[in-house]
Amino acid sequence: MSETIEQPLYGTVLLKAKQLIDVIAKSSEPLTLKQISDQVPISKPTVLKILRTLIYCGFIRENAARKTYDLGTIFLEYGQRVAASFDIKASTRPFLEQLRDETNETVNLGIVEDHRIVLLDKLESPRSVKLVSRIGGTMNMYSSAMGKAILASYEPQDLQTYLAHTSLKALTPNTITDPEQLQLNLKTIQKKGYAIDNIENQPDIFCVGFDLIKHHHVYGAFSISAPEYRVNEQVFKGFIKYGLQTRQAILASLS
Amino acid sequence: MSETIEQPLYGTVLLKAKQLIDVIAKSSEPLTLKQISDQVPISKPTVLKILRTLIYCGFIRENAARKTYDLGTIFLEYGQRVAASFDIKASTRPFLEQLRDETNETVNLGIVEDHRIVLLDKLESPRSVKLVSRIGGTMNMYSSAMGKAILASYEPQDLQTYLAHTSLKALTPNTITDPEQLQLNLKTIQKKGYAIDNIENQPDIFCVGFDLIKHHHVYGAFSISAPEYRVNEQVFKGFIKYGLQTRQAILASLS
DNA sequence: GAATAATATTTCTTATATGGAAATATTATA
DNA sequence: TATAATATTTCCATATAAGAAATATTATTC
Repeated sequence: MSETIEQPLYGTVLLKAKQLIDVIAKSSEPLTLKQISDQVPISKPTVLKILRTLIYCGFIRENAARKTYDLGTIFLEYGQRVAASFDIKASTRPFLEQLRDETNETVNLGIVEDHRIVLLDKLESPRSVKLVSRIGGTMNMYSSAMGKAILASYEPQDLQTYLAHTSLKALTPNTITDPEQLQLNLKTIQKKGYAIDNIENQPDIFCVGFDLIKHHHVYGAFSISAPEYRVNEQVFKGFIKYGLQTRQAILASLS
Repeated sequence: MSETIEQPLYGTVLLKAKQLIDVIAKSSEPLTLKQISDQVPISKPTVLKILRTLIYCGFIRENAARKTYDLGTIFLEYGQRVAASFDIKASTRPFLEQLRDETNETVNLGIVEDHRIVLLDKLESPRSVKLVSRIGGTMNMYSSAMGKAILASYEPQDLQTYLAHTSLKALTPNTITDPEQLQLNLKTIQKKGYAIDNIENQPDIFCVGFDLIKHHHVYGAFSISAPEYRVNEQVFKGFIKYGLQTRQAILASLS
């Protein structure tokens, strides 16, 4: 129950730099100096000076001809290293590929960071509709299948802490926003061994999630996701069957 | 021939932060405060303060229990955005997958940035030996098949500029380190339509590279790479045949 | 389990980097 | 060619940063 006291953060330039990087990252197009400085409470000269250093560092890529700025390839490079640092990705790959082939739907791998699910790997089926999910992107524990699968394993104490620090905001009409109801749902998940996201996290998408927990160590979770219209009783049963098999196989393979 | 005059860079904290990120990125293991501060000319308190801000920004991930620091998942997330921003990746994917299947070897896609090749995509064959290459990693123009394929298209003027600013360092015994010889090699590449890296860029690896240039616009290049022992006359001819076909197909598909 | 060593963290003060208004240069547009 | 819009540079009052030293917290040794 540690109250986080507001500490003044060091490194004003760093914080400003992060703002600039975020603005540029959020844009799908390269931006000009004006476009950037208009979106942040920083004067144009300062923005320019920071951008130059960011370019020098490789965080930002400059198109000198068009005078526009875009994210640098260092994110690509270091992103690969981050992915590689989670060896759960490498060790689950073959299992999840098989699951993808068995279900013909998209299979996701997530880890927990800061009480959120970070999408670490995604195996798309050839016929998959493009989902609104990106490797490295994050989602709520309470609204996603992977998150709920893991939440279900929390000690009552930890779950209370999580709930106390989290407001259950609705992402779709189906999102569970009542803590009581969520706890009931988690009980069911414990019993059944899998979690269902019944269009609770993003429109039209139905997921089944499975935790990857062994000896009280949370390795992460995986899920099968499909557009709701493709999931009927038959298909759903397949998800459960192959998902549980996969979970068992992965856990057995983890030292 | 613009001489770059040494400009003092703005943002000392930013430059220090980059050093810390690099130190952490270069390490395969999470590092402690001491391990980090020992590798940079910055005092421990300052390192700590910068790390905290980096953690706040998401660039660094802290393991509070072990008091260690590692790269943050923001690199994963933004790395995906960088990759997505190069639509050459999406538009060449199917062609390069086919090429991978035809040759049964690893196929690489690169772009040019700052007179270096940046590896943007890599399609590994099931039987591929793990190569020393990472998405986001860079290589020389002069020693790589993709780089030479592009260099061969340079105007004499631009080539001279490149050579004037680049020292041809040997990466293997086969690397071409003589500018005259390199220029001869580039002439051959122009004539044949493909570039060969005969173990010039990394030990044991043989590559054939093809430019992706249309209407004087350099989209990038792709290459087929294989351990040298697997490449005989027959196999090599296949690389050329399928590679040239793939190049033509990609260029035709590019608007 | 106490003593010691090693590392992490906080405090505080001077020197330094910073921010942005205003001036100027450079493009784009009419 | 004139005008508007954006990019870039200059400069200095002021906020920020750096690190020595003190302190706290771990880890290690006996």
